[in-house]
Amino acid sequence: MRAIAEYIGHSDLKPGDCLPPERELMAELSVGRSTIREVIRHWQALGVVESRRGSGTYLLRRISPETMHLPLAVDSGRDGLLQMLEVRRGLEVEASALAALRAGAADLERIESKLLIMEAVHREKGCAGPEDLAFHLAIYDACGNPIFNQLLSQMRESVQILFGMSRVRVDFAARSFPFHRELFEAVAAKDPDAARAKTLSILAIVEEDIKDMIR
Amino acid sequence: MRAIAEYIGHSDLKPGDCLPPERELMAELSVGRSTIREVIRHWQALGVVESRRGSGTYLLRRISPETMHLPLAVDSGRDGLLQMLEVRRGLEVEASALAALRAGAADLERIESKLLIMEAVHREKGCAGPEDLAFHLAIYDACGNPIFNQLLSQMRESVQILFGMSRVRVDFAARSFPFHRELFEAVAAKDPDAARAKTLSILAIVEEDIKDMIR
DNA sequence: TGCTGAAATTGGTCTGACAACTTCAAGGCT
DNA sequence: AGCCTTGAAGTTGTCAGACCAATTTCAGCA
Repeated sequence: MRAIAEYIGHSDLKPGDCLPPERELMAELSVGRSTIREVIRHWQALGVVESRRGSGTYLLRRISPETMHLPLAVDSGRDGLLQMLEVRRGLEVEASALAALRAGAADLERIESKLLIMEAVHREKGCAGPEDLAFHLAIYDACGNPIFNQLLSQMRESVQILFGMSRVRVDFAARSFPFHRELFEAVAAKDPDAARAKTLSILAIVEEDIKDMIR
Repeated sequence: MRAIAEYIGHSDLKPGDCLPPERELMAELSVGRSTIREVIRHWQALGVVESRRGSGTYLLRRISPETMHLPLAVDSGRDGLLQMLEVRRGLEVEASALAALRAGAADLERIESKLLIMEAVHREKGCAGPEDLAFHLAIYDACGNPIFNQLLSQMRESVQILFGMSRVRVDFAARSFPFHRELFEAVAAKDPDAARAKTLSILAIVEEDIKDMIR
C-alpha cells in the first residue's frame, strides 16, 4: 500500500484522474496483479478510488502516505437513523459555530446567495430540498474544516438512502424555513453561540418531522 | 460482499471469533479465492475484520448486511490534528448533552465512580490520563448512542498516535480537572445545556494545551 | 459528417502453486 | 512428571497465467 501510495503521490494525480491500469502498476512495482487489486480494493472501501469495469480506476480524493482513515460502521434501520441524527446534530452545531467565527466576506456572500435562492424557491414551490442542502453545504465550507463537510455530506447521503425511498412530504421541515435567515444573520454577526442556538432550532424541527415520518 | 455478510451473519459470530478459512468460504459460496480475499480486504479497510498471517481472520465488529460504512480520510500532521479536535468538540458536547438527558441511576453511579477514581489519582500523582479517559468513556456510554463512543474512541486513538510520541507534560490539561465534577453534576441534574457548557470548558483547556505542545 | 462494428483496453474472476507464519500435539529430554 | 524441541498441518500472503465481461477506441462505411 505504501509503495503504491508513493507511486501515485509522485505522479501528481488530481481527484477525477485515472490511475494507471492494474497491469501497468503490476509491472512498474514488480508485484503480482492480485496484490495490486487488493490494495485498490482497500482504497475502494475507504472511498479513495472508484473502479469502472472496462474503463479504469479513478481517484476520488487526494491521498498521501500520511492520510489516516477512520472507518465508521453505522447500523441502518430505525435506530441507526435516529442515532445518526444525533451525531449529525453535534457536528452541524459545531460547524455553524466555527463558521460564525471564521466566515470571511466571500463566504458570507456565498451563504447569503444560497439563502436567497432557497427562500425564492421555497416561496414559489413550498419546499426547497436541494437549495436547502446547498445552503448548509456553504456553511460547512465556511467553517474552514474539511472534515465537517466530509462527514456531514456522507451522513446526509446515508440518511437519504435509508429513507429516501418513501417519498418526502411536500411541506417537510417547512417550519424550519424562517430559522435559516436567522442562522445566516448569526453567522454574519460572528456570534458562535447564536449560530449554535439557531442550528439547534432548525435541527429540532427536522428531527421532529423525520420521527413523524418513520413512525 | 452481501453473500459473505449473510453467511457470517447467519453463523452467529461474536467479535473476537475467527472466521472460516478462505478456502472453506470459497467452497461454501462457490467463488474463487481471490474474490473472497478481496471482500475480506474490503472489510479489513473498514475495520470490521483483522487478518493474522498463519492464524486466521478475526471478526472485530458485529456486522449485518444492513450495516453502512462511512470511511473518513483525515490529513495527519498539524492541520489534521487541529481539525480533528474541532470535530471532536462537536461530538463530545452533544454526547454530554444527551447523557444529561438520558443517564439512568446506574449510569450516574458508574460515572461518579470513575470521577472519584480520577480525582483520587489526580490528587496523588498530579495527572490522571487513563482515569480521565475512563470518565469520559462512561459519559459516552451513558448517552445511549453507540456511534458517539465509536467515533470518539477512534479519534482519541488517532490523536494519541499522531502526537503521542512526544512526551506528555505531567500537568497536561490539569486546569480542566475541577470542571469534571461540574460536568458530572450537570449530567446528574439532567441539565443538557449546563453539560454542553461544562464540556466546552474542559475541551477549551485541553485544546489550548495541545496547541501549546505542537507549536 | 455521423454511424456501425470489430478490435483493443481494462477491470473481475477463477485456478493452481508456493512462501511465510502460526498453532498444536507428539515425542524426547531432564 | 514436567519442560522443551520438533515437525506436520493449517492459514494467510503473494505470484502467475488464463479467461470473461464491460467499456472504450477507432477504422471503415454510408
